[in-house]
Amino acid sequence: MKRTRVTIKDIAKELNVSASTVSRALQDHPALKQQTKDAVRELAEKLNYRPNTMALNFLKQTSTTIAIIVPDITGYFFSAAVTGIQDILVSSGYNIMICISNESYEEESRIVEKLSKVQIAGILVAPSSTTFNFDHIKKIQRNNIPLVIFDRDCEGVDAHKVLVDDYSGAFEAVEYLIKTGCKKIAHITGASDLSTNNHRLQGYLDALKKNNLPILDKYIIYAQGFTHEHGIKPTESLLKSNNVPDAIFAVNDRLAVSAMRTAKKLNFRIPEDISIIGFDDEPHSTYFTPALSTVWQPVYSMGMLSARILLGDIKRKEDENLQLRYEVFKTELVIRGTSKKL
Amino acid sequence: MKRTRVTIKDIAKELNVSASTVSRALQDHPALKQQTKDAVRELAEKLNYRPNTMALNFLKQTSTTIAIIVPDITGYFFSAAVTGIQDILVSSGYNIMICISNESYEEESRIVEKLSKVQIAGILVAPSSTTFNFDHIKKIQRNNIPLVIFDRDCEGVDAHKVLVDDYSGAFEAVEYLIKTGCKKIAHITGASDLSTNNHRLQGYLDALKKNNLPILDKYIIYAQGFTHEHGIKPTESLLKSNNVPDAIFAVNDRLAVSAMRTAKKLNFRIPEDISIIGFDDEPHSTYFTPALSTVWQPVYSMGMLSARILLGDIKRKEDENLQLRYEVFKTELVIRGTSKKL
DNA sequence: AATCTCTATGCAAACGTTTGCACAAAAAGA
DNA sequence: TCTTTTTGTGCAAACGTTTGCATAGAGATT
Repeated sequence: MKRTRVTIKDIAKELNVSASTVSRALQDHPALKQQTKDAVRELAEKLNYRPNTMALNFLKQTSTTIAIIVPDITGYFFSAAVTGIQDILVSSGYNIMICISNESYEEESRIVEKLSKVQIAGILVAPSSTTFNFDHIKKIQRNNIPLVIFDRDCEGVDAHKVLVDDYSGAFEAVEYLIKTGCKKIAHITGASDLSTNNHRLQGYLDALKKNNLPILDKYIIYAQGFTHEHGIKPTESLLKSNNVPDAIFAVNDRLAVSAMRTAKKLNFRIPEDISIIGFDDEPHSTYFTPALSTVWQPVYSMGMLSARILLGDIKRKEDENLQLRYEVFKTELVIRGTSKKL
Repeated sequence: MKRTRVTIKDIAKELNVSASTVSRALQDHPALKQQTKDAVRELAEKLNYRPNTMALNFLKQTSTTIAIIVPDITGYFFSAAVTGIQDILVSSGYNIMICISNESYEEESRIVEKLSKVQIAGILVAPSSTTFNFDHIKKIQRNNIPLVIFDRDCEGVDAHKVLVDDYSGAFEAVEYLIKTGCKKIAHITGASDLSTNNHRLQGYLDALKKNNLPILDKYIIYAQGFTHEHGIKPTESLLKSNNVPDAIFAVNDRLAVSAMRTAKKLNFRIPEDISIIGFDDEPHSTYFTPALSTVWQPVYSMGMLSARILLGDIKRKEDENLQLRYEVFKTELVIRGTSKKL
């Protein structure tokens, strides 16, 4: 059970050459005799030689590990984004290290603290919903570690950013509801510090304004979280009020799904009595009855682009100066059964 | 923009001591004068000294990276398992490296091949559904890399295994259907090479046998994949046949959900005309109408235990001999609206 | 004063690989 | 035959840290 890996020296000794020669042979160095190369390669193959990555990383003082900090991966959104990131980075020879902040600012800070002690080639971060102080993010930059912020913006931080046009996604959704005759449109949103929530809320507000519909505070409900169970109370409070809305635009699919079930339980017909539109287009959203209308986001592409931008930054030369990228993806409105047809 | 990290030598030079002294001071070596320690620590703090992980890994010839190979993370199941693994490993100071096989044997082999070139402290693997040759897994063992197989079994491979009792989970579900009066129970399953599918199928078959119900080949349908869209055709073929079943037990929730929608479209009442039970208990399964009856698995715990077992193996001494762990988690039947009440 | 015992620190090797420079041997040119 | 060029290979340093061993200097014991 001994862990004796074959090293370059072993090969060198066996072949009566120096370690340098072996190293060069394996790299196909032009100054070497073909014969020597062949001999070395053959023996390396035979002994199942594998270069010691740790020695290499050490020598080159470079790490091939890239960290991804996400709030959660059990939901569709971030797991798809991570998959996109993964596909790009892995094919470029990098390893990804996943760090889950669990939507907690403290955990996120701890992660960043830990990462700063380890050598990391770059970091991709989607900040937690409870993060509104970005000092730790800025610290990453001060340590000169390439950084890309994706999906959720850190306002005031100058970094590469890959975002989604939440504003226009929400605007389109709400305007669609208006066009189909809805006049009393409620919005279930989430933590107000989160850029995505905020932009969707703005889109909602502006769509109402543009169409001369009144903005009612009681139609804007803050959910306490992002998962299904957080959608129940807000919906109940809306549907049991004395001014029942005729549409609900939810900040994500989970809340929309939850709203849908709650509405059904209260004997509302969907979409006749109440229209519902979500955000994200999670794969199972189509399978509800009626199928959920929602706003699709190119998550996977967002992950891929974020990874590509990070790679670009990592590979840029010391002297090249940093050109910050700011990319915003367009969403697409997907009309299914929970909203009326035009 | 230079990347000059402070090293132990820098501190040594500034303090006119040797590097060894600095190293020892930082480790609180007893032979050192308190005064020296304080001076070193203070300067280290001031210069923001961070030990070079790559140098340490190299010196100690140990890696703190653990690889997880999973078929996919966009679904609830594996992302929750990964979260469990992550929570344990991160708190023990390890980094996790996620590798996604995309349910492809080739990709999985490629991943293993790549990992064997990198130094890795251990590997957790849930094999892909198209993997039925386990040579690459055995190769991991031959390289003496600690290995834990989880969720999906690799039969014939002697390794730590953390599995779920799919057989009894399925058995219970089917027996429940029988008890509620179902007599014509169909099963939508998946790739037959996958241990989980196979055990669920066995549970299904044995439950029928035990209750003296006939086993009909046409009631056992193989879906081409695990996602929603793969459930449509199997369900249609069942419900449009001349011997329509009164219950469907699906190998996972996604297929069950899809079966449910298809049944609804064909105007079957659930559960009056047809009962449906899934497997996994994904979070959104409750939110369908009717809410999906299903078999819950302790995914998160499974992830955690797998990680703990792997850690135990990694930390075991060279001379201690390997005690293989074989752990099987119990499932729980969750009865909701898609099956009749007892 | 000579020897012994601590105490605190330094020296140097080791981990595996790459690479600039040196240099021997062979080949080419004079 | 002597010099110059080319070809192929080796030497040694470097990357940052730890650690066994050596040792200088101080204090204690004779």
